[in-house]
Amino acid sequence: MNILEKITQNKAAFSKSEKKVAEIILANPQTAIHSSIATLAKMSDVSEPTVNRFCRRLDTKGFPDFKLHLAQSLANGTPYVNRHVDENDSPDEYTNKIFESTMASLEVARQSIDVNVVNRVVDLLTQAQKISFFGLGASASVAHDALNKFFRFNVPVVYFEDILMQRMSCMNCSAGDVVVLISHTGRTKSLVEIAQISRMNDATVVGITSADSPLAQECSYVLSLEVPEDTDMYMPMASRIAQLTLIDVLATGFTLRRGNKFRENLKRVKDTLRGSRYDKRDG
Amino acid sequence: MNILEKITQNKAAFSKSEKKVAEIILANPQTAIHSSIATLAKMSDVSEPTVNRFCRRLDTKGFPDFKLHLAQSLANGTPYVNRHVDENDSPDEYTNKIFESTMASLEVARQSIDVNVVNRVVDLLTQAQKISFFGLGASASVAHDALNKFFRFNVPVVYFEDILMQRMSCMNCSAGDVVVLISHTGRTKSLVEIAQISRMNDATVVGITSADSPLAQECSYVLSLEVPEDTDMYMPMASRIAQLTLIDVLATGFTLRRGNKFRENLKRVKDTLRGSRYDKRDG
DNA sequence: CAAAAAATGTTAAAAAATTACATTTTTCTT
DNA sequence: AAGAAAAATGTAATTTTTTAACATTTTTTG
Repeated sequence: MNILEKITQNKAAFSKSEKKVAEIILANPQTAIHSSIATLAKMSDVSEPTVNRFCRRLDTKGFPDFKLHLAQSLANGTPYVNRHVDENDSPDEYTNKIFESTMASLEVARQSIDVNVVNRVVDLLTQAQKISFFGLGASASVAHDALNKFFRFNVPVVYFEDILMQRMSCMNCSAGDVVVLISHTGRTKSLVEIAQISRMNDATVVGITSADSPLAQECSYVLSLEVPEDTDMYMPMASRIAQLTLIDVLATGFTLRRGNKFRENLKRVKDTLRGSRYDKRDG
Repeated sequence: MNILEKITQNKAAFSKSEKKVAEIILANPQTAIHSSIATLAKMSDVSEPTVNRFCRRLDTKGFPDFKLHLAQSLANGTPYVNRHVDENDSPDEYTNKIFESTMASLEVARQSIDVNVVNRVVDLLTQAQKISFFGLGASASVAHDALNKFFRFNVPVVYFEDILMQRMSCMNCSAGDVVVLISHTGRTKSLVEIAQISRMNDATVVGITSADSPLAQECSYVLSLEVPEDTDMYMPMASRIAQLTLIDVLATGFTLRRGNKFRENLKRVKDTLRGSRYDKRDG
């Protein structure tokens, strides 16, 4: 895909002159996209058609097309070496890598989402008598965040971090209640039990978890998020961000479904916070 | 930055013919980058120089340069119509918009980060006697998440959601303690007070907040995150994700600084969780 | 070592973009 | 509302850039 990687890979297959062109482009791709074929040929010390042939060898239509591809490879976020964090990375390097891989994960997650389920779940949430958000470990903070969001909607919403509290809360569920369970792996025993308890009490259980996991099998609806395996850091990173973004999607769907009047109400909630804040002109 | 956004923004300033060109490009940017100026002129039903003038109005050197910019805007996941969620959006539309704008915000945030400060803060954290994470509202869940991460590192780490608990905790601070305060606006009164109290007790205060805010002024170090203003949904969305990613960066820096032996320890922590999970083969 | 094949360069033609200028449309003034 | 000024748009010509066709050189192979 990425043409810069492609150049590096195919380097062996290039002819002598083509290699010269490749060198120059790899050395300074930013200059390359702003040069004409004549300039680039002179820099590489080859003829213009050679540059052109070089472009075609990389499956582009010609030099202008090649520049387009190159520009895309160079575009802002495109991590051209989106590799894992390395032992010896400088702060600059690991910062960029983490941001880049987070963005990449979001892209993957986005594509894995089943919009129909999103729609169905939004439906459920808008009609719910009570909404509960539960997660453990890293997913606890996601549930916590969901509480924050839905709390503003003025709907009965519940969140507990404690396993026992979660259990007790679920035992009191009834039809019309929605329980949202968040877990990256979907293998946390106590959460699976929560799902079972909730369903026994006629609640609808929505899982934000990976497909085909034990938890997923106990849910009424599963919002599965395909997130590339978290790095070797032994900490959930990207998965959590994807879950949060999905919560954002649900919250947004919720407000859209509720309509305009509802959003005015939301604005009022926000205005209420004003008293606890320093005015903007103070800053 | 993004030329597609620029087109949308400047739309009002365009002349009649230029608007025609803008329409065509926005409608199908992918086609535009593969068209010649003649083709595009014909599609827009204007003359070629008009297209050229259109390009120059957007601060590009000319048509080819414009195409380069356009190609970059279209590259990777870059949300090309990073528009706000609209009243009548379908689930598919708002889902994509939210993911795209989240990714875009991360990109902006990434570029706004001062790596030197990151490095300095990682330094501080690795040497801290005790680390506290505090936030309120939406930022509370970010602090919660930070707790989760740093807890695994086996360092004394503290997190409270309650304002009074936060205050009390800070009063017991001493030199060598690091207090990390998280707030998007940096205008929450009680958090600013926490910063003051902490500093009076010789703790080092790190703010994850917007630059030049009241909170920022009370901090020893400020990790400022430039995040495009959150949408009209009256909920913090993108800012929170950026904060979380920054926490990931800090946590990663932390483990890198601590070295290899330390990461083995981390693996052990992870393995401990195994007992509470269903085995993979069960799935 | 010679013949074939591949690679590279030279020159010329084609395509594309840009400039200069003419014409039309719009805006403002009286 | 008429006419002048300014802005916008288009036409035609020029320049730049890219590509094609062919010639030459280099490399490979029997």
